[in-house]
Amino acid sequence: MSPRSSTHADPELASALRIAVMRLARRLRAERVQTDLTLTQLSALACLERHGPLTPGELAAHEKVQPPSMTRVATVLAARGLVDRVPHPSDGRQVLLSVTAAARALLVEDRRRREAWLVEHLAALSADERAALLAAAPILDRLAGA
Amino acid sequence: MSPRSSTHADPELASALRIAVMRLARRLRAERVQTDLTLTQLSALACLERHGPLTPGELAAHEKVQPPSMTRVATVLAARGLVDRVPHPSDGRQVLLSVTAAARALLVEDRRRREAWLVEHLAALSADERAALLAAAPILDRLAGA
DNA sequence: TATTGTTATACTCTATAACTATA
DNA sequence: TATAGTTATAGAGTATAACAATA
Repeated sequence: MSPRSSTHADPELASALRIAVMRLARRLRAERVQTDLTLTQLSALACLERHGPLTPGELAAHEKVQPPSMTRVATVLAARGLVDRVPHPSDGRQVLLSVTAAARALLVEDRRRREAWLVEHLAALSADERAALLAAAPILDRLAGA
Repeated sequence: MSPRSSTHADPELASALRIAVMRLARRLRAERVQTDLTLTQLSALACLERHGPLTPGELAAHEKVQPPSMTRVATVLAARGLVDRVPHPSDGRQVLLSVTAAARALLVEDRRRREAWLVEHLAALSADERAALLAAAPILDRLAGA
């Protein structure tokens, strides 16, 4: 590589990286667990698990949907025993949503399936290639958090 | 790293990589061009551009939707001057859909915006970090194509 | 008769507006 | 009066079933 390639390569790196990341994400998304939950519902569950109990309003804000939409999602999830709704301890207007044990199991299974595909295909790479991905992963994650 | 890490690390690498790729993809997706086209419509256009002229049935199969759904998408895109519908040369039942120049310009702009964000944030990385991503990109792409 | 595409119709998801209950 | 949540209603998007045209 030429010395100036580090500045020079940025647009090309961006292009190559964007395409590769989007393609791989699409492939991984396709491996979702076979359940009749929608992506919206799965995403809401994952958000609740990640952040702990939230009010419907907070969850709607996290998931970038309007409160009435989240009401509907929460109703479905509650009916299937995947979320609990408990009254807020100090404010009678509010409700707290939290994931049930069944939901945790479902999320674990969802992740396991997606990773199973990836583990299988990582095994086909060389040790050097895996090392390259291992080095890249935290940088990708940092980019995503920016 | 220990000598056995290359086998040992696979589940952990898979987990770290999956999370990073999905997060970054979500972030990149959020940078979509401000147009009132839906993701379905944009995706159909991109598919047509990538593969060249296709019949509605072929396009529906590529995009994993049913033919009537694609009819609807194609109708909207045709009304906006983003796709052309021409009769199939040899089979009168079929139609060929293709992107117009306006659609190509729109897709170029869409990609440019997504890359703009990435270029900006890549510039904040060190040269070593960019080199690590440059090495990883083709491997990620190969994984996605598997 | 089989196939391609479209039209008819229904269901899901999400949104805005109106309503209820609590602060 | 302001706020949290829900209910009422409407607009996309996609699906299945039925139809029209061509092979």
